Amino acid sequence: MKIEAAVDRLAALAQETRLRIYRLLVEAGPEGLNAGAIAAALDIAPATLSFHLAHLSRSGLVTSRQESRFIFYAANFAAMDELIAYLTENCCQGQAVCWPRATAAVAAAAAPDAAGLIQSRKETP
Amino acid sequence: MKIEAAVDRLAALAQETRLRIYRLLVEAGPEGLNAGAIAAALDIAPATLSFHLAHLSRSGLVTSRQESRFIFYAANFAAMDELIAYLTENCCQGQAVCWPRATAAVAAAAAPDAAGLIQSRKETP
DNA sequence: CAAATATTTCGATAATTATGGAATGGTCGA
DNA sequence: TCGACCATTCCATAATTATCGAAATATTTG
Repeated sequence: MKIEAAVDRLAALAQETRLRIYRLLVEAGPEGLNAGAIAAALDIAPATLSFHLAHLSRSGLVTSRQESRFIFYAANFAAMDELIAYLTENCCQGQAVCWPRATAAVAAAAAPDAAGLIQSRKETP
Repeated sequence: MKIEAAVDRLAALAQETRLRIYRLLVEAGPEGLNAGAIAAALDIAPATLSFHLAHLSRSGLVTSRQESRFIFYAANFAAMDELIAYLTENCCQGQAVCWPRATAAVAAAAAPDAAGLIQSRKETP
């Protein structure tokens, strides 16, 4: 992943209105929501919403599809995967594992048996 | 985690100069690097670097400590953990696991035995 | 085709952010 | 305490971004 793409995705999320939209779409799952439903849920003016959805789409974090006269937007989970990988890669030159927590939480949701196998990093005072 | 804090951390990373600094610090590990070393590595003017380090520090993604007349900056791994958890939480209302990839990779590094237990999400055509 | 609905584009305004030169503030060694 | 060094703060300038009313575009229904 190139740094420009990472900056673009981070910038897409680094704004309260857009982050709200993104989290709503994560919660909605692969089906997504149409623009009107998003506007209603978050109370955003149409023009403003369109501006932000364009930003999220351009970054790749959100996909869109037309369905009759609605346009549905959905979170692109693979794009977030790539971003997280980019942000956590090459940690400590590969000599240590520095990111157990969020990882452990998601892994536990996927397969509870695995959670205990993931060790914690020592506290740094 | 409150949305304002998440926006703050994302904004801290959503800028090429700061993202370069952060990734350099991730690579450097818990010891960190002093400001001068960062400036030299990335060729950034002192005032500009200071501005960006302040932004990263304020967000919590980076910590600093004085050591003689140098100030060392280091990535705060726990803060990134929290951010990732915030971005991926409540996915699909908990009905599915949408983030296997990056998670599986990091989990595998932590505990290879656990990797196989994490199942994949179905493709959406 | 016309009316209704859903969303985007245009355009103007306000607010925020990035950059770096110059001056300032600590910390150390002689 | 002086001078050298490391880093920050101050300041002005340039650039980018967010907001939303109004107009335009696209799609379905009558």
